[in-house]
Parts: sequence; structure tokens; C-alpha cells
Amino acid sequence: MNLNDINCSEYLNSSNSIFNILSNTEKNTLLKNHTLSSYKKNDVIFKEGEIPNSILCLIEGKVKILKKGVGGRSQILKMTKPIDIIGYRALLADEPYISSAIALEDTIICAFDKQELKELIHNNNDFAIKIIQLLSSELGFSNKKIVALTQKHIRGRLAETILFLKNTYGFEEDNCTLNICLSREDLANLSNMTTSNAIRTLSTFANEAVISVKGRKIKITDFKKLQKINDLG
Amino acid sequence: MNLNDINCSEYLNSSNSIFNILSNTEKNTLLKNHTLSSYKKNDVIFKEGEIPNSILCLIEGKVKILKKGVGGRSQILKMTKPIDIIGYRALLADEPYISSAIALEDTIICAFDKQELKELIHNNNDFAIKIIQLLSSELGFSNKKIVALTQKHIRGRLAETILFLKNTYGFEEDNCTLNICLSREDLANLSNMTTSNAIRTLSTFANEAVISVKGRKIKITDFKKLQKINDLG
DNA sequence: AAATTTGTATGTTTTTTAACATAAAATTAA
DNA sequence: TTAATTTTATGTTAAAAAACATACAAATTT
Repeated sequence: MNLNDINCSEYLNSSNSIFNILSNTEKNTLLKNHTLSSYKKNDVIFKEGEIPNSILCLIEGKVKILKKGVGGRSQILKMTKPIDIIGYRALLADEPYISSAIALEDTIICAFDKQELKELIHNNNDFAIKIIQLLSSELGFSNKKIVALTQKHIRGRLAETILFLKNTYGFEEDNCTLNICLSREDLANLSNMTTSNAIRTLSTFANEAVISVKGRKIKITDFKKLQKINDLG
Repeated sequence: MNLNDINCSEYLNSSNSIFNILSNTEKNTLLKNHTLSSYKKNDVIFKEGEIPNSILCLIEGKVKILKKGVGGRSQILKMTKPIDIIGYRALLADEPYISSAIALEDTIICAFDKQELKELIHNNNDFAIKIIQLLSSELGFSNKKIVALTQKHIRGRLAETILFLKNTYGFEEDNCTLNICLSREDLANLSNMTTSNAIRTLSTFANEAVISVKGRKIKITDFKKLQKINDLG
């Protein structure tokens, strides 16, 4: 899609957008001063340590949010899809980014000024409450992840990642192929394991007929068994 | 301290309280309908799965927030001190609790009605913004914890826990003894390791003269070395 | 098309951590 | 007080996961 074809107003009104409760005046204020950018696969959108100066709205594509640990290993904290907002936590906490955002495929992002967002929150209470709901549900998600990533074994962790990807991106038309293509390394960085272990465990799952793998396409062939592996940990 | 001696209004006005920006009218509304309860050490304040119906304010004592994982092992997600608020995440996300709260020592808690909190947020924008700041800084904390707990080795994780306890509860008058007493099991559950490993690693740190241990009292004797262990992971 | 780089697959070894076992010390209850 | 239970300490073994090594396939660059 070409940048010139993007109609941001349409995205603000979308049913999944947190902006859809804004008044027309508020939406227009946002739209008056927005920036559209496009990113190629693997482009860095923002980086750990940078100061946020706008709120980003993912119009098209997929973006991973990751944080590097001691050994330089990355942990993917979040996977986003249109029309999620990105990078608002650091902005709202008045902190530099503690994570980086990288495009997983060609991506279009609409940026609104930081100050305008803050004014919106300040003037529109329903919007503030939507942000509160967003943050508190994300915090719950993050807390659950702490326990899953630290306590489950490799098989359980990878199974959880596959089910998570299904919930986030859904299936293709065949109703069983994950609607996202990731490298084995990304799968590993989602699941807190080495790339080798992601590759090996993926092969094992395929041998056990839980999934089938063709390149980066993953089909879930035995959903119940996958859930069992996830539940057992 | 006796429950009858508690003056809740004093706590609402305290400089650490998120309630201190409220108007007198708002504070009085809160105070009109509050419940004080006291808990003994190890008492359960709320439990995973329960429905939150009030926001809890820790007036006195210390409380751990923990979540059980697959094998029944607990991960301590948060350590609280006066006058932190407790259990607000689930309440704000309109979800059941995903974690439990347990008193670490004799504790006094003041509960305000859920609905009143929601009305406050709805009517007082500055208060909503304070909640947003609280949630977003907690989310950052949680995300950092994901990476630390999954990527650091045992020594680094325990060092981080000790430094975290120092930051949260500070030192006693001697300027080196942690102002909190925890069982080895709690230290383990903070650091994502077995109790055996917490005991062993604590002994090693003591042998290396990084800390000194007397029962449950921990003294930091070599702060720089402890930070180095923490940084190395 | 050939060459180079990157990603995937799989076997082997080493490290880390958990599990298990036992005993002593410290609390708590009878 | 004694007895029982819980907590701490430490040694040993077993399991899980990382690290390493190598080969092959796929994608990219030249």
C-alpha cells in the first residue's frame, strides 16, 4: 500500500482503535498534525534508550517489541498488529524506551504528537479510562508471562507461543495455518530459549503430529494436544 | 498498632499516597465508607481467582503479591509497603485477581469501595493521570523483570533481589542491614529459583563477603561487588 | 550463475539448575 | 519440658537447557 492512499481518519474510527471514542473535534486535532512513515522488514522503529516524542499507531504490517538482556539475547515482549498503538508505555511513564520496536514485515505507522496525546488524556476522561484499561490488561498479561516463561519447560513455552500467535494473528483461510511468519530465532525469543532449542522442539512437535511445518508456515494439526502441552507446562 | 488508633485521613494526605491530590470533598467521600482490617503474618488478603470489590491501601505492615505457576511453585511479583495500594490492577481491568496477596508481617489494610474508586477516576482527571503513571511505571518494571528473571543466572538473580529489597525497604539504622526479613523460600520465590539454591547462593555470597547473614537478617557488606554480580547477570 | 551470507537441522558435550537425601538448627505446639 | 514441625544447611544425583560443532538449504549479493 502506498502512503498516499492511507486515510488516517478511517483508522481512528475503526472499531479496534482506542481513538474511536474521541469527538470529531478531537480526532481532527490529532489528524491535523500527524506523520506517516513506512518501514521495510527488519527496520528499527524505535530503540531502547531513546526518548519517545510521539505515540505510534500501527496502520499496516506487524511489529515486534523486544528488550535485550545481559548476554545480548533478546526477549520479545509484545507482538503488534493493526491498529495497535505502540510505544505509549514509556511515553506515559515519562521514561526513555526500555524496549525496541522492529518491523516484522513492511509496515506503515502513523505518529501523533506526544503533547497532543497528553492533552487528550487530560481533557477527555473516557479516553483516560480507555488507557487505564489498556495498561492494566497489559500489566496482567505481562505478569502472567513472568510466571509462564520462568516456570514452564521448553515444550510448554513453545506451545504457549504458538497458541499466543494464533490468538493474536489468527489463521489463514484454511483455518489452521498461523497468519504470521517468524524466523526460528524470533520464535525462540518469544519463548525464552535458544534458537537451536526452538528448531529442535518445533521438529519434535511436527514428528508428534501436533503441528506441521513448511518453511516458516506453521499449521496447527492437533489443537487439543497443543493445548495439553501448554497446560502441562 | 490498634485498629482504633488508625487515622485514615492522615494516610490519605501522606506525601506517598496517590490519594493526596484529591479534594477534601473527595477524600471525605472515600473516608465515609471505608473498612479497616488487620491481618496476622501469613494471612491471605486476597486470592487468585477471587473478584475484587474494593481497593486496598496498606496502612501498616508488608505484603507480598504472588502468582502460582504450573508446578504449584510461587513467583512473587511485587512487594508492598505502606502506603502502597494493592489489588487495583485486576479491579481496573475488570478481571478476577490473577495473583494472591499474603501478609509478611502483622498488617493493617484500609479498603475503599470499588465503585467509589471508579467514580473518582471518572470525575477527577488528575487522579486518572496518576493511576496511568502508576500502571505504566509498574508495567515497565514488570517487563524488565521478565528479561532479568529469564536471562540472568542464579547469582545475578539473587543479587538483583537483594538490591531490589534494599531499594524497596531500605536499610535499618546501621545503614547496611535490609529492613525486611524474609524466609529463604520467599527469597527463592522472588528470584525464580528453588529454596535450596537460594540457601546455597546466599551462603556463597556470605563466604565471598558480599553480604553477611544472621538468621533472616541480611547485611550488605560489599555493595559494589553485589552490584557487579547483578550487572554481570 | 557463482559466491557469500544467513537460516535451518541435528548430533554431542558441557553447564546450569532442579531434585533428592539427610541432618542440624530453630520454631511451634503439646 | 518434650515432641513435632518447619526452616536452614549441605552433599549427591539427575534432568534440563545452553553451548558448541558441523552440515546442508535457502536466500542474497556480486
